[in-house]
Amino acid sequence: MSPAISATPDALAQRLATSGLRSTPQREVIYGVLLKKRDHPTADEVYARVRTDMPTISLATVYNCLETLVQCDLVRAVNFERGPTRYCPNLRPHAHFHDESSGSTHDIDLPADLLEKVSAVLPPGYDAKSVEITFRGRATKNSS
Amino acid sequence: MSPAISATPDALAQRLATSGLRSTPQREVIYGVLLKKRDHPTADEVYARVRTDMPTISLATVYNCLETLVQCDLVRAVNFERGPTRYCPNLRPHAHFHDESSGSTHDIDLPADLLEKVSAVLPPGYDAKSVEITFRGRATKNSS
DNA sequence: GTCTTAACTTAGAATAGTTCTAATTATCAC
DNA sequence: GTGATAATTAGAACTATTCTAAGTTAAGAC
Repeated sequence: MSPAISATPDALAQRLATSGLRSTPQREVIYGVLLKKRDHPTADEVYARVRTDMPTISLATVYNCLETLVQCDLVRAVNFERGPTRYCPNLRPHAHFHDESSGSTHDIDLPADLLEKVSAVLPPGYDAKSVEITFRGRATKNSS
Repeated sequence: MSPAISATPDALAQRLATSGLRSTPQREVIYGVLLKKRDHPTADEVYARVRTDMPTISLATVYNCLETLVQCDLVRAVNFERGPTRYCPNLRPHAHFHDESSGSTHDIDLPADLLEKVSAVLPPGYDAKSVEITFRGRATKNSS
């Protein structure tokens, strides 16, 4: 789906470079924040976390950088139901489980063959670039 | 998943009644609009269509009624990527294909066993009430 | 090294989509 | 009909996001 690359801060500079973009302190800190706590934060939550390290950053920059990371395929933007977009640095194929009682979101790894089976339901003439699978329900125990 | 019921205007009164809600002209017209043109309209688009029949309806009522229909399981609210919520009166299990070139959304019927296979990837402790599958890509030919 | 140019960040204004509030109107049970 | 409850309405308020225009930083040409 996307080229193999390990989800580390180092990957950032490489990916940006291949897209003709610069690695800036803001982009690094924001990517670091996403890697550090993978709880699918909103842009506002990222903003709050980044400000502890970089108090002068602006919210507009957070939006800009998140968008850049999404463009570089280092981060996925996640939208289930109305409400703010959430950001996820997990590059492996995975689904999302949205726990309605806690409001939290969990990554569910997907075996490669499942995505093939799912895509097989598409009639001829439909060419899918990506598939998203979202569960909604309750998780008994666990966290994230 | 939801009780068998045919997606006709008649179903509306029954469903509302069993939820202790009233069937009003506004709710009927809005549901009719959704059934008539199943192109996953936004609340604004529903508002525009409803106004040709009922020029005095307010946008707030459109939002209220759509929410009511969603609560009654007569309509699904669909959210892929930031942007307005779209509404879909298709009650059969189906996925959505979002055509990036035209911006349109197509229903893809799902065989019952596929949803089982997909749900089977959930680890113990995860109890899913619903699954949503969204494709993104290009549809060559077709419309809707 | 300095100049030029383009990329990036910033603050605040603007916009889009949705929800809230308070007042009015319609409907139902009696 | 009367009272209680539900639904609708207009407009204000709110949230999430994007836009704008100015300022800053970095990279490459010379």
